[in-house]
Amino acid sequence: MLEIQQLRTDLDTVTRQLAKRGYAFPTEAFNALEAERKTIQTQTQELQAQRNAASKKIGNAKSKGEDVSAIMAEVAHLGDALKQAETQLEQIQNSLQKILLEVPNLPHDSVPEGKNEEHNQQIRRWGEPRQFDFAIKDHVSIGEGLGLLDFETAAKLSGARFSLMKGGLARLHRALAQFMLDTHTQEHGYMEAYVPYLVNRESLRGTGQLPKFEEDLFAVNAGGAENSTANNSPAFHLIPTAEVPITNMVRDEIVPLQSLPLKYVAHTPCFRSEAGSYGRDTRGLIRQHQFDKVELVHIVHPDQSYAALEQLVGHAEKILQKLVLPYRVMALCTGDMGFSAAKTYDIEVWLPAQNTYREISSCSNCEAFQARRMQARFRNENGKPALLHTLNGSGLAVGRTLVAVLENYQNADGSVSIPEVLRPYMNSLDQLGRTGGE
RNA sequence: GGAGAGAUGGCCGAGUGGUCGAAGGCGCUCCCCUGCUAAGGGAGUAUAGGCACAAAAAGCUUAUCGAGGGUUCGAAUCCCUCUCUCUCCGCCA
Repeated sequence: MLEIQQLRTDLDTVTRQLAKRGYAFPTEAFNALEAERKTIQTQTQELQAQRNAASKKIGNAKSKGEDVSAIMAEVAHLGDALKQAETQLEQIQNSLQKILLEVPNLPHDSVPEGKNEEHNQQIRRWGEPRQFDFAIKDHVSIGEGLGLLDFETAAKLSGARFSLMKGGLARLHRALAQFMLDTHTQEHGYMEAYVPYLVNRESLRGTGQLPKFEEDLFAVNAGGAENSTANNSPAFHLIPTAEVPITNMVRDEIVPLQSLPLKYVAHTPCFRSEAGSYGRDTRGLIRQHQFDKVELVHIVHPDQSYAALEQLVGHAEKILQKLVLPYRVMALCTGDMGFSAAKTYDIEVWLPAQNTYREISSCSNCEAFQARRMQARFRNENGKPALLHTLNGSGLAVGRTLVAVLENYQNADGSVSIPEVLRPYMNSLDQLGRTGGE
């Protein structure tokens, strides 16, 4: 959410910034509502002030035992006018709020301007794609060839965009998550968190998924209940990312200055409806309704958030370096960034079978955008509450990392070597072969 | 699932219809005093808005005592609904 004061005082800059992302701010509607708001609010508050003053007089007079009927008569007519004004004001405020909640964050000045992913900027590259001297397979063929990856059964159990892993592959998946968690907690100073996978609407509004992106989420009700709440909304939503529960830990909190920065890491499944992505990445593990991710979140002092973003990306990159997987870091352009982000780096890992780099992590500084929605604050140097900055990034998407390992570490005989750093998590196994690795 | 108790500022806690944005304490900030330390004295100390202003300060004003609704000229206080916490019983991975 943007600051409403900024919209009132500097709407031109805001609309120009938003236009860079391809977002057309509804200027006329906003200005009209604002003008109305101003009138009605002043009027409402005047009426309230009158009522309060009269009520005070009545109280005073009564305590002295004086007659109050004269003052009572004075106030009698206020009731209806006041109620009407209050109702009207509330409607206007709601409309304004609705507009505000759907406006994306302003891009940071350093963000390259552009329409779509073609205008993203490469920041750096690490590692060299391996040269294969045999015909390579994609991760689906590799996994199915080993008898450890089974989309057909997954489809029977649940449907499209679900997967079933078995044996050494399931273990490799688990090993990746463990390895990531251990690296971040032991080497990068993160506090590990175990968080709810079902969250309420307030949390989703806090991080920006609601109200605009409801169709991307899965909703759940308690057993047997069609709708668990009176206003027709589901009891819970499944988290689309651990960013939601972790970041919302500080919702409605005032964090002491000395406890900043907060750095959390959590390994969770993520659930996404993938509405609007029909036909994209239908093959394999790349785009699933359910996937695991190790998520990194920083809650920081506003002065520190851009330094924190660089750190965060570095922490995610470290995982790929340890796994010796080639990647590149991209600065997303204005048109390709997510709703809440002021600046985003994507990390893209090399996938030999696709002969290209594919997103495996997205690291964003949301500045105060989420904090303002959440009322997440800290007590600043002057002892005053001020909004925090929030950042999040994948460190990394586990399923996609598994894809990268399978494809980059495949051997001519269909087996897959286990990256060095994962072997301690694999009972010292050094490759997945036809035996299933167990 | 059943029965009961509760939710007040950074924290503890008083407050059952009027001068309560809220006593008192703790904490914190500033000042004074004492040779140091300890103790003591004084002052201050919620948040988000609106108006006005070039802007800041000051000012005027509104809202907020778990959330939402209601009663009333007036609600922390009375009524209703919900959420959460705690205790006891039952069930349960």
